[in-house]
Amino acid sequence: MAQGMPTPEALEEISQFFRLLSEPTRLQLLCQLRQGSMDVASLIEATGFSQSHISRQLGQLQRAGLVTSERDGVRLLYRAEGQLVDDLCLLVQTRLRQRLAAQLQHLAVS
Amino acid sequence: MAQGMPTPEALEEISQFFRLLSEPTRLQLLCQLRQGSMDVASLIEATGFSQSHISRQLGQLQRAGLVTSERDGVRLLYRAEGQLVDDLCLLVQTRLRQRLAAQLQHLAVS
DNA sequence: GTGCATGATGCGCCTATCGTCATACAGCGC
DNA sequence: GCGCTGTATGACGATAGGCGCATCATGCAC
Repeated sequence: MAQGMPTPEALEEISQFFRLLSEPTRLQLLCQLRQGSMDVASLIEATGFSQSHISRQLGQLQRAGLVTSERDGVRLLYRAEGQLVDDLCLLVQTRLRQRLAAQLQHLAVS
Repeated sequence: MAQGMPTPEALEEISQFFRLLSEPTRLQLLCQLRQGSMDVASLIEATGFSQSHISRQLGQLQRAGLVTSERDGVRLLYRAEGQLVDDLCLLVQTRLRQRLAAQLQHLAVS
């Protein structure tokens, strides 16, 4: 079933969502948080970025509903919401692998 | 099965792929081409962008293997490869709808 | 209250990329 | 060959966003 073109507004929103995942920092944060809740300090240590940078990226992810935060005393524990990102990454990773395999095939033939 | 963190290189490649979809122009081109092969002139008219811009975006999509081109005399016919992008967009669209519905719910309650 | 720790935000720099104009390249008719 | 059409590419300005530094806000201990 070839459905019609999405509306321009829908295109804009979809691309904005993909934009969230188009930054290695944010994707890394999401992958880290997929393993379980973490506070910001751990995320800083895991990624090596500055505190302000991490905080901003987490803010974006939170506004998009991809992560949620919860206070634990003075700390904030973030965790990933839903598995959509996992599914998307799996699909993309599968495709990347297929492409590499195809390129290998081409080299072997030529 | 909670698989481990992807390697940094994998993260980089995955995010690069999402980056391709994070631009409304490219997403629009992909959606147009999903409907069937089109030449560049039609794409220019459909999107309203300059010829050079369209050509560049098509080049990026082609290098990523998301579209392929085929000569028809002096024209080039582009078409979308595979359905990965469709699947990804469907997943994201579903999620966006769910979020809007949830926000509506919140408004109704409050 | 003060002090300390954690996270958010204002500001600026810098790089990447969008988008256009002008130009070069390719393929067809003559 | 020449011209014409269709596409790709170099150069450029403009804008967006990454990233850090310094600062502010918040919550706990005392």
